[in-house]
Amino acid sequence: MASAKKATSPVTRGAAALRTNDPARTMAGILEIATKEFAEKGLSGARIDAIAAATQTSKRMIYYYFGSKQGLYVAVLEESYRRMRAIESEQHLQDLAPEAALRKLVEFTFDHHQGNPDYIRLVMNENMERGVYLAQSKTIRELNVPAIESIRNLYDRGVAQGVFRPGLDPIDIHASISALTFFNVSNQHTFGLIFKHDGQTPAALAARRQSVVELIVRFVWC
Amino acid sequence: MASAKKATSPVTRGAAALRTNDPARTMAGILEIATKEFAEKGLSGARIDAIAAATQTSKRMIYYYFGSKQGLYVAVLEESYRRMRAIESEQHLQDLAPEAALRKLVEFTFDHHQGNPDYIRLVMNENMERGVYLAQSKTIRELNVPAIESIRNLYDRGVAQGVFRPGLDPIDIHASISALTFFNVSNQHTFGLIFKHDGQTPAALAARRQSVVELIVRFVWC
DNA sequence: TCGAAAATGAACGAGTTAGTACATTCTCTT
DNA sequence: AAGAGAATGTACTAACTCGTTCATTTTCGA
Repeated sequence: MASAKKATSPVTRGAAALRTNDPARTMAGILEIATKEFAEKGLSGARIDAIAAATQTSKRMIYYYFGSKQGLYVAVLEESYRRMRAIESEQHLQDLAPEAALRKLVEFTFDHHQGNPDYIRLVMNENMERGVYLAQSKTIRELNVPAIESIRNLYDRGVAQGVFRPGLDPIDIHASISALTFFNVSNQHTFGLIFKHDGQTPAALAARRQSVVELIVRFVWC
Repeated sequence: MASAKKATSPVTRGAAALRTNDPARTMAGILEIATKEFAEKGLSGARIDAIAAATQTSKRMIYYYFGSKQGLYVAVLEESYRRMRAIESEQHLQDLAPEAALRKLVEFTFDHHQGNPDYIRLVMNENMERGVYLAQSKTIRELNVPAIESIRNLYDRGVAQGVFRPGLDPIDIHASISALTFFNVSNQHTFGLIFKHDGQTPAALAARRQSVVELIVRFVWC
């Protein structure tokens, strides 16, 4: 049956263009679509067939590269965390005074969570799964989030300068920042419904952001 | 085939005992098992067959009383929220000084969330579903959580006494309390994994609880 | 007591879903 | 240019899962 053979013009390696076989591109495409699907429906709600249909490639390729639904899910998780870590470390808080640095960190975290609902939903889902898939990831151990070091640095400076009270734990502070910023995205639906209050309007968001910053700053003040 | 007819001794209505047909008991049993299943697996992960198997009754009854998987899920949600509301309103904060009342409210919320992971997981899942099922519930509109009124009451008293700063929004304060106490349960797995820090030990919980109370109290202080 | 309506039991079916078997094409090294 | 291995396409299946159909039993008012 192999009669008509298409002769694809060979191109240079760097800028992949017309080749049919392009593993990197195929994998990246799958991951992008899969991220959306898993963020939208969760692990059990997501459908491999739906992902395959939305991709330029086929279901066969998903299993070829990722082995199983869970394997794909873990890859999506890893990629999401990796991306977040990359962005987190791009801040320059050491140039600011302690309180200004803390405010900037909280505002950044608030805005970042607000702007990445897919990431939030993946984390929500992974907590529904009790973290067993995140635990499976090898690359997750290297990922001892740099945010903690940022906090430790600015907090220690604040204590040294006498503007922050001593004895606090950077991880505890980070937990508070995460909780306040995460919840605002993760629980927006039930919260808004019960209190008949749309917290996602620009005005409401600005007010909430202000409150969260105040919460944290007042907590560390002397 | 109707040959052997069992004659069940008729009993009084009040204390249902030996009757085979017992709708209330059947429904309650289904709801109890379903709550566990939905909290454990979420809406899409839950299996009607699994619920039926764990119940004393059959799948047929689930559809007889609740119509569909979604119908059962909504009933579970409603029952969970109802129970929570009932417990919430059992506090007596008006007898305490404003700050003491606020501390007690936060501690109570922290402990309550900590002690009811199933409720937390149901809410997490419902947020993954973007709140569409909670919105379907008729009884949910009556449920404008009493916690808000408690906060408004103690906050107004605090402002009047000059110990709390004015201009704050009770719903905003409630959001902060919820965020801090909810997150500690909902995100315990991913958080613990990334920071290699088991936040669920008694010591860690006590410290975290203390921090959350301080966060809120310092926020409202003058 | 008797009949209608409520409650329950057993088995099944249609559609879905993760994963695979088999065959083919492409790429790159030598 | 030629072969080996990587990459891809097609079609299929076994198991699962929600929901239903049909038949039976129980309850309770008249």
